[in-house]
Amino acid sequence: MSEPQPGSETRSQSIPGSVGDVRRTNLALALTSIARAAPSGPITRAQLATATGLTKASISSLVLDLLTGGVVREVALEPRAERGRPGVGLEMNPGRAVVGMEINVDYIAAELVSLTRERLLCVKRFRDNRGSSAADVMADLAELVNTLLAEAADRGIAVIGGGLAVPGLIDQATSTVLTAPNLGWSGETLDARGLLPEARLGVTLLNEANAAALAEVRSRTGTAGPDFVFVSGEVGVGAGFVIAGSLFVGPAGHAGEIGHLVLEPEGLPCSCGGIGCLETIAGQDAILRAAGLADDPLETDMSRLLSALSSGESMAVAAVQRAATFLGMALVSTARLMGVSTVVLGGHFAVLAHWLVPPLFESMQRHAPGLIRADRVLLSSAGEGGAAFGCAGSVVQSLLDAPQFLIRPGPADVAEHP
Amino acid sequence: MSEPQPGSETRSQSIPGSVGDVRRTNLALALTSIARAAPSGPITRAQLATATGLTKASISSLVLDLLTGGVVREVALEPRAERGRPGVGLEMNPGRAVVGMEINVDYIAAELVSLTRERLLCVKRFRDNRGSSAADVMADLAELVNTLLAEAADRGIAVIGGGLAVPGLIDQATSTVLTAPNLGWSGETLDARGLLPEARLGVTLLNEANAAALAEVRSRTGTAGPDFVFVSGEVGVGAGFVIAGSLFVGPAGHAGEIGHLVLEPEGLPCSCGGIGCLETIAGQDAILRAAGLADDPLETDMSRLLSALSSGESMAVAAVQRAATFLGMALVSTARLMGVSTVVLGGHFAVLAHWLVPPLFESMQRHAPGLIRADRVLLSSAGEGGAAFGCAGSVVQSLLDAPQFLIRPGPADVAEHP
DNA sequence: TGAGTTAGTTTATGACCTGAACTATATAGC
DNA sequence: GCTATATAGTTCAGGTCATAAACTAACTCA
Repeated sequence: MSEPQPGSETRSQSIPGSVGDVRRTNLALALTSIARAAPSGPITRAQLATATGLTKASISSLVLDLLTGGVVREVALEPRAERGRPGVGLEMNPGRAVVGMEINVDYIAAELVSLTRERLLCVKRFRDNRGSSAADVMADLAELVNTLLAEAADRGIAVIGGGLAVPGLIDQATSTVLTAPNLGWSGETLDARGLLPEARLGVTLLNEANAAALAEVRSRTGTAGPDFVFVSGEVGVGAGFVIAGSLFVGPAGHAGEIGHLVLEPEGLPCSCGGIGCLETIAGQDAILRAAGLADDPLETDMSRLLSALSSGESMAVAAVQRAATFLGMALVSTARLMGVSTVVLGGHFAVLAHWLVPPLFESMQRHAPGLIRADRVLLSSAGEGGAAFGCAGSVVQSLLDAPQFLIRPGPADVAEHP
Repeated sequence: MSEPQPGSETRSQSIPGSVGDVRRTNLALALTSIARAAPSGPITRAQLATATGLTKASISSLVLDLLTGGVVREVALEPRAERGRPGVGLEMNPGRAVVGMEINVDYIAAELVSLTRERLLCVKRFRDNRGSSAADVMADLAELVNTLLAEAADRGIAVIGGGLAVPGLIDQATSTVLTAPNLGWSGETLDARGLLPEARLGVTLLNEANAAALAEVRSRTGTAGPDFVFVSGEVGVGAGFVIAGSLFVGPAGHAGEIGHLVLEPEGLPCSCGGIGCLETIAGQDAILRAAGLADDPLETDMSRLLSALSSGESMAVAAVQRAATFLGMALVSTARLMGVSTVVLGGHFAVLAHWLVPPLFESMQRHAPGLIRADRVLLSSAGEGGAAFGCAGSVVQSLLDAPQFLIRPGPADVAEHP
């Protein structure tokens, strides 16, 4: 029925290669090269040929497919005052876009993102989702997304796919949130596809920390590099591993549970049932409680903590220092296990950076001298909407990796919009 | 000069696909299917066609290549009392083999392993390598390997590749041991290739824990499954991550340093410069010291510890219990990060299993209830020679993945043995 | 001995990339 | 304005490879 979803590659190891695979590979190669050229403007077929190593003949044929599929378009190039026939520019079709969405503990958000990963439109609605039913939240999200879709339609932009980030354990295959302790969800199957019924590539469900990590790959120009650990400090503490520019999600897609690294054998009980997890020390609630600010309403907690820190309240400072010390231990442990040497701080860790980073770095130096250089501790650049943006980027990536889903009629793909 | 080495795939992301790639893919598919059939005997072309999904015509052509390359051979099949023309059996050529080698702290070892991963011949020599120069150890290893090669030649077996495991951080590209603290090596470039000058696939350098982890993938029939963490308890403590049946080695190949997970903020200083690492609690030396057996000569330490445990000496029992408790914390942390739920204990952890596993499991339950089931804590089956065997298996795997290196003349491949 | 059955090969076809020849379109110099 | 030159893109012959169908080979059963 639906085409194979991006990100759910379940090759059963016995798929023979056929000549058509070569086409798919090269289609992806050509499209990726066009996308990569985006910052410096459109690229010609001839440039594409040298960039990819394919012949001009092949490139012409591949580009024809991409053009008819509507993934790229031709644009006139301004004269360059060079000799010879001028080339025709090729760029990602600005009439196509993807939607990145996020459900978090205290807000829902959606973004319209172009195929060159530009944020075209962002909408966000504060909403205390703790304890709300998945259906209620999804209904509100659908409403939010519809405003985005209406605006996209006005601009003549077709939405071809989407991604939805949720702070919990995800099963992509069934579009199910296995557990999201901070939302109070477990085993909720979301109708993510229904949010974007017209999107040919469907809607992919992602873990919030993973999505936020992906947002870092492209948003900062090369600072983080292709290999890093992203720690997302929200109510829970999660990590996203980026290895060679792609997410590492482990066998079942659940890798990255850094919040439950055991750091204090005799510590506090954790929501996971364990004892002394990082989350009991460096989670948002844990810090607020240690700072003596636990009873405040949700939205104002972080700002109150910030002002307490600014005015030098000792409990607040101590709470953040303690969190930083243990976060440092967790990060060097993680870096050693994964073999990376760059960490990116997101969520409240980025917000608290001024007070957090010095003791964090000191702790890392103490427990693993030289492992992570001072200039390899980075702050998230995408900000709070990072997860939604990362989702969108992941959909774009899956398009670049497999453009054939938008080009070929595909098997059993008739009657798409009945 | 030499052909691209297996395991050093550095695709610069811009290699266009050509029709020839299809051939390579299918060659690998066919060979893998022949290898997979090995336990149940030779496989015919017709069976191969249905197993792979390729047509009989393609299989015939692929098999011809594999036959002329000497990777597989035809064997007569005993009559099956079925109707129709009998097929011709195909099996991995028993006239080809690989060599797995290991340099460890107190021994060197080498094994001759068939293409079906059978151990044909094992040699081992005890040797205190602490502080020995790399050149000295390599010279002794070469001598050991030569006895193996002589025997292989006698049996008419050609060695086509090898792997060498070293307990340290490896740079495969340059065949260099970056650091091996327990050997006292750093920055030693080994002439691994020189150990097997006639082997067309060369010699791959591997980390000891990674190699031992690989040994577990195939040696036990499916017990460990395709996803697990292997913890190797040697003088150092290392881990190998197997994800979907393959090693996860991280961006630079250094992933798995579980021995330096930080578990005790105020613990003992570690050889890595840090404080409170797992190795300072559960490393061989740490346990022996805590058991009050630190001054004994190297070879007898573990046996003395075992007898101390058997006679119930409280210091010994306490030392192992303490190591188990912290190992449990490290393992649940690792399992959470990597998203796996199976652990395999190797090295001295397997040797001490009787005393170690109960407190280990208790600790895991305490810190992550339900994460790792009791029947998902397994003991290494390959034993002490595991790393050498795992190396050999990895070479076999790289042959299965890329048989073209043994088949095609290859570019610039003239004058191989001048 | 011949019908039925399974194994493996041959042959025609189509998809695809390549390389070379070719067409198209610009600039530079006269 | 005309011609040489340079670059962009297309067309076409040729080679590799998998596929499907026809064909040959070898064995069993009756």
